Amino acid sequence: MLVKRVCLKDIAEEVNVSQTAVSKVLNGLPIRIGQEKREKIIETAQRLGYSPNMIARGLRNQKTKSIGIVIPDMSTLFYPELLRSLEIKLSSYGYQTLICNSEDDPVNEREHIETLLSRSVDGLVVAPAAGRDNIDYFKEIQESRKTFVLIDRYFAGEGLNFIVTDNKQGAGAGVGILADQGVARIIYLGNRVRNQPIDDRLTGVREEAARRSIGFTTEQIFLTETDRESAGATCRRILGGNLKDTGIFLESNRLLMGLLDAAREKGLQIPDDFHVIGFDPFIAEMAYPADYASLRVIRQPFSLIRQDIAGMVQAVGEYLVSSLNKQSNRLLQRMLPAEIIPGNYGQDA
Amino acid sequence: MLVKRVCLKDIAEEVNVSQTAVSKVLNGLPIRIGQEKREKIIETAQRLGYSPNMIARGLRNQKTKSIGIVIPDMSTLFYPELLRSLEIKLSSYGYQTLICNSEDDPVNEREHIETLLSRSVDGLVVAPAAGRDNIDYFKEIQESRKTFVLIDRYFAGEGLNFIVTDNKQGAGAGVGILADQGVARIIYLGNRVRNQPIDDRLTGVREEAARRSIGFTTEQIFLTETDRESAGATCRRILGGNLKDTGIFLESNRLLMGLLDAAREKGLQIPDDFHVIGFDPFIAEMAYPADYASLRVIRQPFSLIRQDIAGMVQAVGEYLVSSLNKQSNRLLQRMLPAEIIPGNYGQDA
DNA sequence: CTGAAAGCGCTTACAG
DNA sequence: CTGAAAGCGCTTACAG
Repeated sequence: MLVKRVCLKDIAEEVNVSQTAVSKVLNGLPIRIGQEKREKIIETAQRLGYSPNMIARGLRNQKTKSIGIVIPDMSTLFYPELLRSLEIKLSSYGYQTLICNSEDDPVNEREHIETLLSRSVDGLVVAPAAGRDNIDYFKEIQESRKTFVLIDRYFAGEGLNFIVTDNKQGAGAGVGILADQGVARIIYLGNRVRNQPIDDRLTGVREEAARRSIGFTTEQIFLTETDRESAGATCRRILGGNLKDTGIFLESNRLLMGLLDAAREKGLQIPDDFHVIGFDPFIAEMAYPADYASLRVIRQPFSLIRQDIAGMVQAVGEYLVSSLNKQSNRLLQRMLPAEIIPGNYGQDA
Repeated sequence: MLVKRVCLKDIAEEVNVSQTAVSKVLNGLPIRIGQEKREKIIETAQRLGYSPNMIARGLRNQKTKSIGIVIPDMSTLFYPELLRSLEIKLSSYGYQTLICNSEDDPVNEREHIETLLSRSVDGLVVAPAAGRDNIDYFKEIQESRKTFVLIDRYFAGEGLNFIVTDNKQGAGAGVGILADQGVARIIYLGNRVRNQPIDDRLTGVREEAARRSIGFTTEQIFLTETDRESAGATCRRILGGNLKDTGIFLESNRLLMGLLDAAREKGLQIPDDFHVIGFDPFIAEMAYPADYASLRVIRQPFSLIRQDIAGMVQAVGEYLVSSLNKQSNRLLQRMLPAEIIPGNYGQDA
C-alpha cells in the first residue's frame, strides 16, 4: 500500500493538543505548554516518523529552501566539479539543489528557468548559454528581487550579478609565462562562438603582448569550432606556417586534443617545436588509441592557467546565504584571480 | 519590488469567470464554455505571463513531477555523464531532477533521501553508497510503492529494483582478451571497500580463468584503497614479483594511475612487461607533470571494458515513465552487457 | 452542465 | 497566553 506520510494533524490527535501547538513545539517557536505535553509531542513525532512536508511548507511560506542551477554542459569535468562543490555547500545550509542542463542553448535555458521559477526556487545560479538572447530576461529576474547570480560566464555592463574568473588577468599571466620561455610571437587559438569571458582572455593576451612588445596581430588569431576534428584542421594550418619562437595560446582546454593531433601528424613536439599555454587543466579520456599517440607530442608538460572553482563556489555560497536571509540586494560583480599551474620545462619529464 | 506571480484567481477576475473555468481551460479539460470566453482566458493568461505554481499543484495532486537522484561521487566522469543523460531524459518527460551527492557515505545518503521524500519527489534513482546499511531502508521505500530504482550498484537477493551493468559477463570477456594476448596468469587489483558489482567482477574473472585454465589463486588478488598513493604502493609490491605472461586486471579505472606510477618507477612498460585490462575508460587530468610521465608507461593502448551508460539511462527512463504512469510495480532487475573497447596491440601506437 | 467550496499540509495573524 | 481559522495556489468532487 502507498503509505501515507504522517502529518501535524495526526500527531495533534494522538497527543490531544492543537495542531498549532505541535507546529510550534516541533519548530522550537515560543509557546507556553506543559513540559509533559511538549515531550509527548516530540516523542510522538519521532515514533510516527514525522518529517515536515516541504511542499506544503513551501506553499505556505513562499520559500522552498531550494536553489536552481543551470549549467550549459556536463561533458567536461569543469561544471560537474562546480556542481559538486555547490551542492555540498548548499546542502550544508539546508538548501536543495535543482539542476538543469541547457546544453548551451538559450531556448533550453529559458525554459528550464521558467520551470525552476514555477517551482518557486529561492534563488538561481546560472552559467549562461552562448549568446546574449536572455540578457533582458535575466535582468527581469534580478530586478524582481529574486536571488540571482551568474557564474563562470557573465555579461559586461549589464548590471547583472556575477562571480567569474578574472580571465583578462589570467590570460595576461599566461603571456608572461610564454615570454619567460623566450616566445617572441603568439598565436591565439580560440572558439568561433564568442562570449564575454573568452573575449576577456583575448583582450588579456593582446594587452599583455603589447606591453611586452611581443608580436600579436589579427592574422595570429585563429577561431575554430571546438570539436576535435575542426580544431585539428585549424591547427594543421597554424602548424604549417613558421613556428620559430612561437607560443600557442589555447583559449580553452577543449582545443588541445586537436592541436596535439595536428602536431603528431606533422611530427612536431612540445616544447621542441613550439610552446603552449592555455586555460584549465585538460582531461584526456583514455579510451581510444589515438589519444595516447597524440599525448606523446607533449614531450615536457607546459604550464596551465587554472580557474579557481573552489573560490567561485565559496563566493556564490556566501552570496546566496546573505541574499536569501537579508533583503540586501546590492549588485555583486566579482572576478577571482586565476592561478598558474607550472609545467616542468627544463626538468626531465 | 518582489513581483507577485499571477495566479488563476487573477485571470478569473480579469475575465470574469470562475477559477474552475480558468483551470479547466488552461489544462485542456472538458468544459462547456463559449468560444469567446475560452479564447479570452487563454489570451489573458498569456498576456499576464501566467505559469502554474508547481508547488501548489504538487501539494494538491500529491505529485510533483520531480525525481530525486542520489549519486556517490562527482569526481570521475562516470556519474556526471550518467546524470547528464538522465537529466535530459527526465526533462524531456517534464520531470525536474533533484540531485544529491552522498559522497559515498550511507549516513549522508539517508539524510538526502529523507529530504527528497519530504519534498515529495515522485521517484528515486539511487546509486547507493558503500556498505549495506541502507538496504532495509531502501526496501521500506520500495514497498511503500514509491517509484524506486537502484542504478549502477545493486544488492543481490534483496528484491530491490536495479539497473546495472552485467559486471560478471564484462569481466569474463576481459579475461578472454587477456587470454588472446597469451596471458597465463592473472593478477587482480581491486578496491578494499567491497560492493556487489565489484564482487561480480571478481567472480567473473575467477570463473572465466577457471574455464580457460588460467592460473588464478587467492594470492593473486590484491585489494587496496583507491587513492593514487595507496594504489601505487600496492602495485609496487605486485610489480616486484614475477610478471612473466601476466595480465593485470583492474577492477576500476581509479586504480590505473597508481599502477602506472609504480610501473614507471620500476621501468616497466605495457605491453612489453605485462598486460592490462580493466573497467571503463579512465580519464587523466593533465594538470601535473607526473601524469604525463606515468602515461608514457603505456607503450601501446590496452583494451577496456566499458559500461553502457546510455543503455542504463535509457532503461531507467523507460522504467520511471511506466512506473510513474501506471500502478505497475513489478520487480525490475536488469543487467546490461558491457562492451569491449579494443586497444591496438600489434599496430604502431 | 457549472461554479462554489473543500482540501492538500503547513504557518501565523488574530479573535477570544 | 492559546487555539481555531485563514490562506498559500492549485484541482476536482459535489451540490445546485
